Amino acid sequence: MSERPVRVRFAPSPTGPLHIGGVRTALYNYLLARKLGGTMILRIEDTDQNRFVPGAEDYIRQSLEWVGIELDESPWKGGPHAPYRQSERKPIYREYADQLIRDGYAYYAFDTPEELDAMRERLQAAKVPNPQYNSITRTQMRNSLTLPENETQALLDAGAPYVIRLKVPRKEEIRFQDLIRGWVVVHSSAVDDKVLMKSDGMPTYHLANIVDDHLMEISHVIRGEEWLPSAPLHVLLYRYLGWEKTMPQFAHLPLLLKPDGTGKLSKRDGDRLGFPVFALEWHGTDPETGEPTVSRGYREDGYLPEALVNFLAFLGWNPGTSQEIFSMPELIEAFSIDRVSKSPAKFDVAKAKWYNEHYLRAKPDAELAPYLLAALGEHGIECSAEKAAQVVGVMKERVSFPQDFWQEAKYFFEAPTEYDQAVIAKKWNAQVSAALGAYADALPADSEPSANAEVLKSIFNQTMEAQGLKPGQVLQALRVAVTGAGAGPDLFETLAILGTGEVAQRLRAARERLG
RNA sequence: GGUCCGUUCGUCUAGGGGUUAGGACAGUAGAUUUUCAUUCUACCAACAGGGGUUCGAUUCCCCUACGGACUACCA
Repeated sequence: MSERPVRVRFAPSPTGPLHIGGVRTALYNYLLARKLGGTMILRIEDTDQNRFVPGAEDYIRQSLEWVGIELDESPWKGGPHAPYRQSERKPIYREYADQLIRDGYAYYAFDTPEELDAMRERLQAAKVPNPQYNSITRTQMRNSLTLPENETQALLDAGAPYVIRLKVPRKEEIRFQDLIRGWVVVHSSAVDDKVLMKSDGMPTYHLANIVDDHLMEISHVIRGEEWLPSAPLHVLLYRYLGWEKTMPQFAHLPLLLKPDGTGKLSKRDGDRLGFPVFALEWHGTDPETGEPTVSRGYREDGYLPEALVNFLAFLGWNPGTSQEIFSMPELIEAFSIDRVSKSPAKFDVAKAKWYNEHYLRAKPDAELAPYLLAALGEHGIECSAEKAAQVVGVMKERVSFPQDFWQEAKYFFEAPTEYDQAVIAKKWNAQVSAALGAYADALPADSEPSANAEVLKSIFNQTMEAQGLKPGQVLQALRVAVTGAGAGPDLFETLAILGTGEVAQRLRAARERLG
């Protein structure tokens, strides 16, 4: 049944920043497309003009770019089925809505919002199990099914506001096969007469989505589980439009849940729980106060895109092996829709952090250096790319995020202004101080190219022996005197990067301050 | 409320009629490391409950409970 080319689409609406769950949906679409040699399409679903948010579309584009999801057809790149923005396809939908009316599958409805509210209240009061505009209630409403034909025509001619609704059958079983869930069966009585065309002349999601997926020859619809309840409606639409044979295959992805408690992961959870729910930082406005707001992004928080992708891929999918680390090409190779799980996944950032640490350590020093260089630049400190790479090289095993480099390694660029008191109290005394003075004197000049960690260590050992001390008695004091901190990467590596001149100077300064 | 979907360690999950129910993250302990971190090793820890079917159910079926989604002229 699916001998035709694989074409998948990610279809966000530009109503705000792209949620991390949306990124995962896009990722799964992309993985399937690449795995099967198909086409990845992005379509902007902007049929609701009231919810348009400036900048959102660009944000979506940048988010996908950042995580490495490439689009074969999109509003920005174009393609054989352009335009890829629904607002630019407006006339197309009208045509199909008219077709549905002609064929008796849809009808005009003239009910005002007040009348609809009244209807719902009436139904509620009558304890109707599911109040909705359907095969029963439509007989009591103002629509082209209840109104005489000439009256309908008169209303239309007079320009009365109306919507077009789908005429859902009273008793019919609607079934379809979901790639992830198997057969899903819903009775038509549970589906209401959904609005297809709004009174502003724009289609609703339901109509636009089906028309576009058909016209764009989409083979697989991979989307979040929140769409599962409306899938039967979509099946009906394909049928009534005469497109059932080429209906795409559906795959409804399990939801991403809040890490604590329950419920779908939402935009607010990020601030509440202290982790980003967006790929990129978003600058918006509070809808209530109009105040500018900033929402954190994974990128700005220091996550590497490959770590985010790997983490996201594993939320709802696994390869069935014990391999945890996957690059994008490896994910593409291993991905298959039937290994996507049915049950929702709680979003746990701890795992994302672990992935980040992994990818950070795996990255070459030269690629990590720019992060440090940028922080140094902000603080007005000059540093060569070589030295930055060295520092990053010894630090990357002990940090989780690139921004930690500056935070944890300041002392490579600034002499300490205070010393870890716990270590001082325990390890610092007159004899140790004198020994460190001797070490400072024994250090070769800065220009000495042979002053590597190895050499510095042997000089240290010799000096201590001459002082009648064991290295272990002095090492911690040496570290604190030079870096101010009680912990850090290999001491002599640290000293080597610092340079002997700087080390000697810091040692003398420490002796002056600590006695 | 109604419809639909789901339920294996704290979390992500593997497995699938007979297993010591496996891995990863987190946690704990130990080894290495002059320190901290890394790394390595070990430990902790799960089949929601009740009925069936079966020689045997975590696995298949039903019910219950719990969780979630949806229930707009939003997507």
